[in-house]
This record gives sequence, structure tokens and C-alpha cells, in this order.
Amino acid sequence: MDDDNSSGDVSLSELQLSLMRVLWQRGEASTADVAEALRSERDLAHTTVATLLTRLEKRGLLASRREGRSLLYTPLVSEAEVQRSMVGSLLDSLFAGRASALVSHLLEDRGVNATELAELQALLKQRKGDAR
Amino acid sequence: MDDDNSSGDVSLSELQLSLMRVLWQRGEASTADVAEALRSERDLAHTTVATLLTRLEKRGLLASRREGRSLLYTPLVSEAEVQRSMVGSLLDSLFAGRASALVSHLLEDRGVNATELAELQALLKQRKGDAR
DNA sequence: TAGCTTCTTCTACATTTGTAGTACGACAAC
DNA sequence: GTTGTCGTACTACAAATGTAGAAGAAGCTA
Repeated sequence: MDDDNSSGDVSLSELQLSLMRVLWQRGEASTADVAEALRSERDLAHTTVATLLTRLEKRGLLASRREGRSLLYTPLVSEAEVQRSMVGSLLDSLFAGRASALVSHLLEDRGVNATELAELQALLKQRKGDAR
Repeated sequence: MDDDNSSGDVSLSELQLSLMRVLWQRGEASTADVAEALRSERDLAHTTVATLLTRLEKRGLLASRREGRSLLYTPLVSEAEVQRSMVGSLLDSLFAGRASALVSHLLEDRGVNATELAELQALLKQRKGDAR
């Protein structure tokens, strides 16, 4: 055995994330659905999408079931899990675990608007409450 | 030409970051220095380190100068640049640019201690001041 | 039923990354 | 001067990723 990546460390490429995003949105989708959904963003051959989905399945991130001649894929990991995992990796490898350093970059660099700032402050306030 | 990655998008692997970190710390170092510095963390053959450094140079992230029979490497991109670039990519590819979503994961998932929380709040406060 | 369309499966190929051996030059020690 | 040692340069190779063509099953259409 070799598959079944049960929520260990999941790190996905840009393209892999694009596919996963479609699956996360729809819950279940065929190769054609995914290819179609990505068409505007990235025009890949049908077979390319098929290959990619197969590989993600082999890696244990997707399950598939047969529906007539085609396969329907479902995600086996949630978007939140992947986000956690990838944020965690970045935090460790690039900031030695210092979350504040990461956030600092976020604030300096990206146009974080007033709404976002407010959201963040609310998050922190709540968090502080929890911790106390 | 093909090299000279002038601060475009820099995305580095774990291992590549390890090497860069040594260079960032020392400003300049030989293959042997880097290999030695990584020894505890990861015991790589001298030639492996040499290969890695050569590749980073070809990619325009390092410069080298000859000192006797050995080469001394210097970083051409700063740690901050790489951090910004990589945080930016993650933010876009995984959170559709929503910084607050990213931070939310950070808070929920990683043990962000009181000190860090305070730092973050200070950052936000300052940021709000700037924006107003 | 002959042909077109649509899927999956398999195979293929280039690039990047991790890893290191081999070859060869230069310098140190005897 | 012969022998190690150390350093770079070059070559190699496996795994992962991006990309897609070819083959063959199956169903739709005239």
C-alpha cells in the first residue's frame, strides 16, 4: 500500500489546488466537469485533467466512483485541512514558527483593507478571550 | 540568457531554504561552510551541497566569487523578499487573497502564545494608524 | 451497421528537485 | 617528486509535476 494520505502533510501545487478547488466547491465532479470549470483559468487537454485527477487519487486525496462511462471524484481532504497543513509548513520553514513575523509580511506587503483589519482585530480579541 | 531572477517570484523548497538561510546569516560562505552548517540538520554529501548551490546560482539567487580553489557564495535576494513572495503566493493560491482567512488558520491551529498575540495586536494597531 | 464522440487507461517526455559518484586540478606533507 | 586531500565541474538517476497523444471501450446518430 502506498496511498491514503490521511490528513498527514498535504502540500499541493498551484495546479493541483485548482483542481481540488473545483472538487471542494462541487463535492463531486467528473473529469469533464473539472476540465470545463478550469477552462477559463487554464485550458488543459481533457487527458491532462484525467491524469492529474488519477494522480491525486493515487495520493489518497480523492476518491472516485463510476457513473456510467465516466468517473466522479470526491475530495478526501477538506480545504481547511490543506490550508492548515500548508500554512503550517510555510510558517515553520520560512518563519521558524513565528506567526507574528508572517502576519507582519502580510500587512506590509499586501493591501489589507480596513474591513480585513477589522476582521483580524476581532479574531485576535476573541482569541485572547479564549486563551485567558 | 536565462538566469537573474531579479526579485520576481521566488519560491523555494525546504532544502533550498535551508541553504539560503545559512547564506543569509553569514552573508557569504563556501560550499564547505554551508555543508558544515547543515550537518546537524541534514547530512548531505559535499558534492550535493555544491550542486545545490550551483543551481541556485544559475537561477539567479546567488552570486559567487573565487577565493583560491573554492567558491564563496552570496545571496542576491533577501530573506524578506523570499518571505514576501512565498507568503503572497500562498495567500493567493490558497486563500484567494483573504489575509484574514490565513491568519485565522494561524490562530486556530498553531499555539500562538500571549506574547505573539500582543505583537500581532500592536502590528494591527499601527497599521490602522497608517491607513487612516 | 458504420461512423463520430467521449471516456478512461497507458505511455511518453521535459523540467525541477534531491542526492551523489567520477574525474580532474591544485596544494600540502613527506 | 609521489601521495593524499579537498574543491569544483560534469554526469547520472529517481521521483514528482505539467502536459498530452494513442489506443480502445461504449454509446449516439444517420
